[in-house]
Amino acid sequence: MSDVTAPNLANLFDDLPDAPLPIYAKLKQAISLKISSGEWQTNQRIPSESEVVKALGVSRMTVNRALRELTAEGFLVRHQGLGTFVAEKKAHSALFDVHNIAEEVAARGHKHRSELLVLESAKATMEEAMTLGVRTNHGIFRSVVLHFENDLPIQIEERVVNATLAPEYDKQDFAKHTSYEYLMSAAPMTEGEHLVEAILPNAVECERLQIQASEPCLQIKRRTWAGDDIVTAARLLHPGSRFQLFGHFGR
Amino acid sequence: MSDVTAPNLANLFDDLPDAPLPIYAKLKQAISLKISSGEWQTNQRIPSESEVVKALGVSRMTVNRALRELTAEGFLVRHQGLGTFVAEKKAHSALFDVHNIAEEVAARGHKHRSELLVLESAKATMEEAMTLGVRTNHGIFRSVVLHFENDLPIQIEERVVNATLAPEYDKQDFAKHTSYEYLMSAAPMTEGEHLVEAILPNAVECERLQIQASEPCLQIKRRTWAGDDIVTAARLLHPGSRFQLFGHFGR
DNA sequence: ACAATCAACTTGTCTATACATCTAAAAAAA
DNA sequence: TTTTTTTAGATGTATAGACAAGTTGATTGT
Repeated sequence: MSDVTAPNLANLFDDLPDAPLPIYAKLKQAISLKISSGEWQTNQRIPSESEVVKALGVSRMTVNRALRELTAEGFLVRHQGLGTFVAEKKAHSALFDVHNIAEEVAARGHKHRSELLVLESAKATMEEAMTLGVRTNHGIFRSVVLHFENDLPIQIEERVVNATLAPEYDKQDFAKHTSYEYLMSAAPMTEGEHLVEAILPNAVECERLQIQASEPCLQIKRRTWAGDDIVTAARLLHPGSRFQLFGHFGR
Repeated sequence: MSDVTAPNLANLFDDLPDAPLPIYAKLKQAISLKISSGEWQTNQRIPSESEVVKALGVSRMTVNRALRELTAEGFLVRHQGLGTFVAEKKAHSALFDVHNIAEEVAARGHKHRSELLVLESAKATMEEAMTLGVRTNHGIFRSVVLHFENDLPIQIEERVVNATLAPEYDKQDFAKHTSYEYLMSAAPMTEGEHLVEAILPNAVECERLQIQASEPCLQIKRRTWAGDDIVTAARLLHPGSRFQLFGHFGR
């Protein structure tokens, strides 16, 4: 348990949309913002319930509810007698993590690197419009990125992006940030679906992934929405010998 | 919204382990039990907060907390002015559905059938104890079931079951019910983890699944808990050409 | 007969208070 | 110095009371 002094509370309710929310919800929102913005860092101690009570003039039970719910949602960790701390990391959910192949590789203590093979802006073809679920005259971006773990190919990422929602997609530096990171900031994705299959790779894929034609591959097709608008459709292909998909449910 | 009259509350705290739990936790446990046992059925209206207050002599805030948390966990649905109802179904998440291969096949309008290849009761080997996370001297069941979709093999299900939690496992009729269905009724599973891989089948698996040795297979290893106790560990193997894993997240 | 109003009941939120339990550090005792 | 005790502060739980807001059905008025 780290032991940094608690941050001050003067600006707790700043920069918040003034929607007509209950107090406990505003508190949750404000604290989430402090965490996601990095102002309150991992393992840092946050103000105690009574400090918030004194600073904001609300009831302790209200503060307690906000902190309790944020704890249940995995943003905070509380220890009786000690205080409330920013939790290690928002473990997204189930298979969501695989979006971020870079982070995953880094978490294993390995080196991640990627090569941008294709990046083009175009009108959607009929097939793309179908899988992307947009009107045909909408602009799209199409990209193919090859990801490496310790200089060994681990994923081919073919992606089609809705240009309306992510207009700066083609201006990204794909060596520095993954497409996932940009898309998350441009149009936070709230919903999605996967289709996971075991298939054999074709000739091009074999060469790109540096594998034999007989090696089974794990293919993940994924479509992701932000609200009602589809953001992106991706096809991720992994060598079976170098990749496992992990997920958990419940809790 | 269905409109059944609220059930009575005389026996709310019966059949409950008398662990030293907070009142709100006991309430949650009792209500969960009513639901999982089928006594309170889907869409049925459950007692209002004030009814519980009158019947059990606890504070409304305490009841409110229990009901609010059960709602957040997806067991209940609440409507202001109307009441509290048993939720549709613990829509577990993402890949949970694949547990029920029988239902999945039926949903496609196809015929499901299964063959019980192995069923034995034993002490857990060291390896099984490790993967199952139980003490070595615990009894286990081990089963292998082959599932068919329209008389074509679609899944090999190898399973190890904690005999303490599911004592009647070996007395089930595996032709009538899947192991999943029995386990769900014996020890409702609340948590689990998956490991998905693309692999090549061995000789025995090729024969059982009626596939070539070169055909990639989708392997799912899954462990499932009920509370803190592990219930079962399973390995599911599917021919890549006959099976896709579908899941969605968000909402 | 129809419409508007009201009453009763429900969940949703907020407050003030109280006591329990846990922790760490200060104070007291050895 | 070392050990023990106390104390202050933190979270955890429980209660009683109040008001807001949504829904339904009964009542009232036209």
